[in-house]
Amino acid sequence: MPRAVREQQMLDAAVRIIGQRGYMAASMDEIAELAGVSKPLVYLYLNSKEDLFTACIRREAAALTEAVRTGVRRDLPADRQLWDGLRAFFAYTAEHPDGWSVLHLQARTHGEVFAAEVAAMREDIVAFVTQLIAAAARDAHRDPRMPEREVAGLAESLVGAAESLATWANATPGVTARQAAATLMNFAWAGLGNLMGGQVWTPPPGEA
Amino acid sequence: MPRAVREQQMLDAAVRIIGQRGYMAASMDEIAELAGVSKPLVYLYLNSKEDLFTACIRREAAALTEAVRTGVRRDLPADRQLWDGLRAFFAYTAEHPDGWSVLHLQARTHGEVFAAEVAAMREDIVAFVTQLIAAAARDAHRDPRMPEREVAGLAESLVGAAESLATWANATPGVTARQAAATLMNFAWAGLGNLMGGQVWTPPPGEA
Amino acid sequence: MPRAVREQQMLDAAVRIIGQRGYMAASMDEIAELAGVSKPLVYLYLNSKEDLFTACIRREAAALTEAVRTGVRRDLPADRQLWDGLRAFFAYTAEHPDGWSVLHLQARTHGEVFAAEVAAMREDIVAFVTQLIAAAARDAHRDPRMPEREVAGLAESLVGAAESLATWANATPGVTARQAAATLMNFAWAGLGNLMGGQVWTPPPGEA
Amino acid sequence: MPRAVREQQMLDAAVRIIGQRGYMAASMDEIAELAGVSKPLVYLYLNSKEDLFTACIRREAAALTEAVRTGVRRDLPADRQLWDGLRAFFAYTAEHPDGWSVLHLQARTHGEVFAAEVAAMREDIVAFVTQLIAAAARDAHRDPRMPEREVAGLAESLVGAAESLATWANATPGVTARQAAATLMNFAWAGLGNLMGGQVWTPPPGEA
DNA sequence: AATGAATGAGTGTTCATTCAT
DNA sequence: AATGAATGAACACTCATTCAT
Repeated sequence: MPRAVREQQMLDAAVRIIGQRGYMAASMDEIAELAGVSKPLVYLYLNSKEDLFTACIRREAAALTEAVRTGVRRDLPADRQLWDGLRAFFAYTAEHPDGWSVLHLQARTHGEVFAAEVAAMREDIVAFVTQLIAAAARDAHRDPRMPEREVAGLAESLVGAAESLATWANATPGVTARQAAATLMNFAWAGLGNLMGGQVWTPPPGEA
Repeated sequence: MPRAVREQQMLDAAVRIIGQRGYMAASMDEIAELAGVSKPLVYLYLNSKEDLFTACIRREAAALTEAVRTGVRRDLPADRQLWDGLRAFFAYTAEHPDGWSVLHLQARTHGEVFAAEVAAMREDIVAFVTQLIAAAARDAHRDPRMPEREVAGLAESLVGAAESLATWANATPGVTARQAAATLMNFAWAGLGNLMGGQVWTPPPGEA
Repeated sequence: MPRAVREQQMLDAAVRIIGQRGYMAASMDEIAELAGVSKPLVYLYLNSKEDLFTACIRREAAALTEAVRTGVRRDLPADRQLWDGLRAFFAYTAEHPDGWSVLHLQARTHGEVFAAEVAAMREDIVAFVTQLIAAAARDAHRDPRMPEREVAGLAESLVGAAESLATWANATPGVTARQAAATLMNFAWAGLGNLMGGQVWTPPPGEA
Repeated sequence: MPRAVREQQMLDAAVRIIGQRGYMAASMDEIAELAGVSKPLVYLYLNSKEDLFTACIRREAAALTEAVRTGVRRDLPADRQLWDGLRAFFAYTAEHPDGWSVLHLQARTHGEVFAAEVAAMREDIVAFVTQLIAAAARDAHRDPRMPEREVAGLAESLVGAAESLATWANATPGVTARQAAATLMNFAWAGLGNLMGGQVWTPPPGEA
């Protein structure tokens, strides 16, 4: 059996075990057994538990971004792009709950090194969304005149909401990827439209 | 020294260590040392590492909801309530990063038991937000005619966005609680208003 | 049972096992079992296998030099001092073969760190012997006029011979410490006397 | 490439690695890699790590005795033979530190089996020296009247001193083989001469 | 004649947990 | 009310050794 295939089997097993038990509770023994190989082979191919984890994160991050990218056609209007991206995202996380757990929970809770690995992917996505928001403003022939950080905060909000919804949809039986995407589009798009039109929510005055 | 005080010291230590190192990497030795007591005493008071963690989660969850509750005056308009709640929330998470890490990261990553503990708190908050959204609709004399789950999804989105923004604000120097709250209000409120007015974002037809 | 006592038991066990099986072949399990304690306790007291080994070397080195020092009266003539020292040395190595193995074999074969530990002790002994040789020259009212390195080489030879004889005496049944000491005195003392008197062995000329 | 050549390459690699890292720390992987062959081939040719080590010891022992034998002309006087032998010995150990480490340190530290292997070679050398001492006595037309074991002890001392000096000379920069040999000749020969002449060092009476 | 691929068995080390006092 | 002393069980990692080809 060729090495590349074996390696994928190991990553499959690792993602499953780590996604379910957690990184630290996942033992190399268990992973090797689930992968149907001996422990030394795991070490031969992947060096250490940390390297194995990093490989999992990278593979899952690549798969997730690839799924989203494939779902989006860059020649369509911005709202359509966001809609397609969200559907792809929710569909992927629903179909790969262990991978999603690895990325969203495990990688962020076990050391800066791993967190940085997902942070890189997340920045890509946030950048994509940021640019969609700007495109939406342009499409509406409006000048948002909004500080960059403000836009970043909006994109961050949208992505954070999507991440939360993904977990919520997975945990709530009967919620499809399409429904989750629709909910978020409704929540986000009109609000963003208003914002672009200058209808800012104004905080009450007189406080620290 | 009375037991209650000692217990709080232990929880303080546990929250700090667990928040920084993570639940599994946090050793009882380290926690006992930071608390200034012997390890057997920790076990005498808190039974086991799991119970200790549960106690941490409960205490921090209570403290967080209490902070938000105290920040909100229920006799003000819905948007003002949300604004105040968000500011309280962002202020609290900024001031208690370890507690926030325990609730948002650690508790959700190390087993259903702990996840359920935060889920309970989260449901309270989501319910509060849900009811604010409904109140907003009522205030505007409009009938949202929106299925309950849809509203739940919106609240979920808002809370999720808030959680993400909290972490983002903590990690981005120079972002105050007030700014984070303003960003989220802008993002959410106008969109919700539109929604309540029936301006739903309509998905393109013809897909699965 | 007080800590100091336990620690000595562990070192006893470690010296025995390491002396017999060798450092690398000695397992911490085996050492703990022979010491009658659990493995974690060994680690609690002695930190690591390396530290345990270092502690063994230091203890055995101290015991050996102490035995020799105690055997020698510094107010007697040099030859008598050497004779007493050698007897003490051979007696000690015969009675503590494992300790001798730790010092002479194990410590020198498993890394610079450990080798340096015995080298320090050995330098003490070589210095003592060097000074005895000088004293012998003075006693005989002779000026050796011998380069320092030459004397060092002689002392080194004597100590090396003693070390080899110790192992040989241990392995040859019926050879007592006294006999070994007598053999070495005969070998060394007259030759040194001649040397001090200037009767140098002259190498044949005409070679590289 | 013929088997015999390959085998020598493997032994070269093994001697180097074992001499430097030590027998137990030397891994078959490393040895195979340094030899430029695959690990199974090492096993095919040399059966096991123990057999490989034994083969190393035998080869190095043979090479060392051969070097000494070649350096000595049996038709010369005894002291000249010893002088030549020592020079050859010190020259060889200086040029082959790894081989010397294998023989002098590693083989004696890792089990009776290997120790016996060097002991055999050592006995040859001791026998040679023993016989030189006897020859010296004969040359001087003296009857040593010394018990056989006593002579053996002397030879043992001389050989032991030589071994120690070899290591010392290797570790002390600037000490040549010739100087080491001269030091030892000075140390040994005059003393032996005295002994043969009956000038025994007499231990003080009245002790056990 | 030679190797890529694989493993059983064992190592040092750590940690939550408990007595005995 | 509190602790010094101790351990069972587990884990990451390594290595000599062997198939199948």
